[in-house]
Amino acid sequence: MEKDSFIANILQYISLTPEEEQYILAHVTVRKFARGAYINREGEVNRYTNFITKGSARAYFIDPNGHEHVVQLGIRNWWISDYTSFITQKPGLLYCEALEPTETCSISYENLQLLYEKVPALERFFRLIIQKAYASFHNRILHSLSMDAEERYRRFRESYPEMDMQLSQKHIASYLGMSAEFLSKIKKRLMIKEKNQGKPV
Amino acid sequence: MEKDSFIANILQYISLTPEEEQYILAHVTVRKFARGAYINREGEVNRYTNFITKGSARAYFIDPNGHEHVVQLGIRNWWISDYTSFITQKPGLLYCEALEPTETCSISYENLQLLYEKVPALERFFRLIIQKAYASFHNRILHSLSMDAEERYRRFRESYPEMDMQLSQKHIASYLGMSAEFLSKIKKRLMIKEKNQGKPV
DNA sequence: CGAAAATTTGACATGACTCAACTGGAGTGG
DNA sequence: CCACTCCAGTTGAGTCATGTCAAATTTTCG
Repeated sequence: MEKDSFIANILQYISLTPEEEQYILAHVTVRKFARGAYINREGEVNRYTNFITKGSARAYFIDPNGHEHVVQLGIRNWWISDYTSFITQKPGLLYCEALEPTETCSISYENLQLLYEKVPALERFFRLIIQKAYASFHNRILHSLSMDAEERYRRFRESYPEMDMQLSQKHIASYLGMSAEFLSKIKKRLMIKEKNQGKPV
Repeated sequence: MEKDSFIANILQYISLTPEEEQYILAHVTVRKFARGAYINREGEVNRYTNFITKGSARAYFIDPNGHEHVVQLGIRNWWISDYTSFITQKPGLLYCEALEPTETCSISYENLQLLYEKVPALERFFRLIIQKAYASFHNRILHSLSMDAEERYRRFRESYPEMDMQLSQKHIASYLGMSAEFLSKIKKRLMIKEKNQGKPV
């Protein structure tokens, strides 16, 4: 069921006894969201950290001019939350929204504290997860400083082909820091380039 | 001496017994760098994480076109290192360079593991430090998505007035993701605006 | 099926970059 | 103490990448 892929994901990083697996499963909540539903809102404390088992989601914020900016995208087997709000248990800056009918395996802040006590290996797991998130932000900064829009999209498509297929161009464009119209033009450009691949000059 | 501000910084986040303080001090190395010296280089494993007690430094990378991009700036009481390389103990992508005669209190990876065992409170300290770094990257992404160059600089100057004074405009511009020439024009614009502050229209 | 949302396309606007020339201090050596 | 060099910073001209807006078209999903 839904929780299988969740446990499988954890086992990629750490080992667990069957008892530990059971204990974890008992402290995980399966949550379901309709398309467009909020997983959490700006100004709220983010109570859960959410592992997506089905569907997709985005985390975004709204700037003072009212424009939305996508900070994070997630599909099956990705985590989504306003992590800063979750770890500090203070009101967050981000909205998280389900982009399709979506299911998550979610851990509440309180349960996570319990889990840390009973299954210390999870400390390591979540440290690794946050280190990955840190490295991913780091990369994103490097790329936004050094690559133009076309390179950023090409790299995104190569790194996350499933996301490129599953998510709407609009959200991908926002995530990559460009307008939806401009991404459309880039895709066209790339298709023409690829069609000419290998043809003689 | 140099180590005082280092311990003082830690004590802002956690409490330590005198014995713990001594143990920490015994596992910290004071390092000195000339202006322009490398604290660490791209391709090397970053062995130390460095707390600056005097001077200033920048972390930067060189993109495939040979352009430098500043990822992090530090003055007194800031940490500087290729943190991703340090925690993974794999070769890093960044150069760290002293911008003036600079002194650091540095902890080697091996010593940090020892310290974690003997002074468990340090686990908390470094978790807080990495969470701060994570939040700072997060903010930087939000800002690069939503603010133009002038707003980014204004915010930098308000948040870090000491850095704005101490570091050269060139490096600040690179950190903020704009050309040095453009930052020069922005500063001029801001000076004119501020001169007209409060004057009748 | 029909309304609403997403995407495409083109015309136009602009923020920011590049390049090159110039200015002005800070340090150095005679 | 002057002359010289060497960077950092300034300024302007020209250019380019990308954004904005609006209209046309396609896709999605209720």
